[in-house]
Amino acid sequence: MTSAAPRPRMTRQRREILDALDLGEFRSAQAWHERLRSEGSTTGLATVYRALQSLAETGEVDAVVAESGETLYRRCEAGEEHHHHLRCRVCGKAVEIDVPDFEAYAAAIGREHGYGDIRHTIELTGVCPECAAAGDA
Amino acid sequence: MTSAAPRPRMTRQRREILDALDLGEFRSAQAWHERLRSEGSTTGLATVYRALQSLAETGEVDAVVAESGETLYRRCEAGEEHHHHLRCRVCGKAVEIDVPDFEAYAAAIGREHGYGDIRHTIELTGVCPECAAAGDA
DNA sequence: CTGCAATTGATAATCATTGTCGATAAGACG
DNA sequence: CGTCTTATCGACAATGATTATCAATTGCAG
Repeated sequence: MTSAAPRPRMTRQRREILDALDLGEFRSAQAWHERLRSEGSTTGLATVYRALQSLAETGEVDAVVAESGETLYRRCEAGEEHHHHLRCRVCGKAVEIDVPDFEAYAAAIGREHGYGDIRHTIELTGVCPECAAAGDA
Repeated sequence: MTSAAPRPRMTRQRREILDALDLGEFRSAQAWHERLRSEGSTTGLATVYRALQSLAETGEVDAVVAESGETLYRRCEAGEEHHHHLRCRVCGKAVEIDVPDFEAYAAAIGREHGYGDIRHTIELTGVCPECAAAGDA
């Protein structure tokens, strides 16, 4: 109805952000910003927030809300549309997992209660082998 | 190991909060505070936050982080220890659901990747029948 | 009943995120 | 290629949720 999505301009900042995102880790907007800065970029914090948000909306990046309330972003493979992660609570490293049939299962549960337009979030966190060995847990 | 949990004092404020919590809805700390105030309580906002936090730690209330980043609290049945909800994105009403074997499943996925101390969050949201009918979606 | 530490409440402080606004530059057009 | 329109930028103020501070209270052990 109100569409006509105006694709974003490819600015230097946007390119830098997309580029940094290549290392597929979960980081907060602020953390990505710091990383850019530490590499010489002059991109502003607000810009990083704006870019990550718009990327999250179009599904180009994953966004998860951590327990602390901050939002973590991570690049997401091109084709994939919905998947889940097992993230280390200590170092942040994440591996993609796949939860077979959960989509269908969730929809079924929803129907059962009369709820529609079901959306789901599955967040698995643990302590990765390295961190467990380091005893940081 | 560092236990010796000093049980909290039963103050008027704490009692009021526990009491308000009886209507088993998900609300933010601020929302619970408003409700208390609207019923004549003089309990302060900080106190509500403190009480809800400590209750969440002991597992007496459920705490979920909404997409907006705010934390929502809800009373949790005495004996139950871990369960999930299907919450309406429009009116907030939630029903408890049960996801059979997910605990074990999660632990297995963790083991498979070498991750330990697995913790999981499943958040299902949808639009309840009433809200769907009202067309607020 | 007494006394002290846990708890409270008003308020300031923090933190992540969003809004503001003049300056800048992407990209359409000629 | 030069211009013009306007999306985007960046520095900073503003917001909103949550946490810390600290003097005043008040459970509750003795």
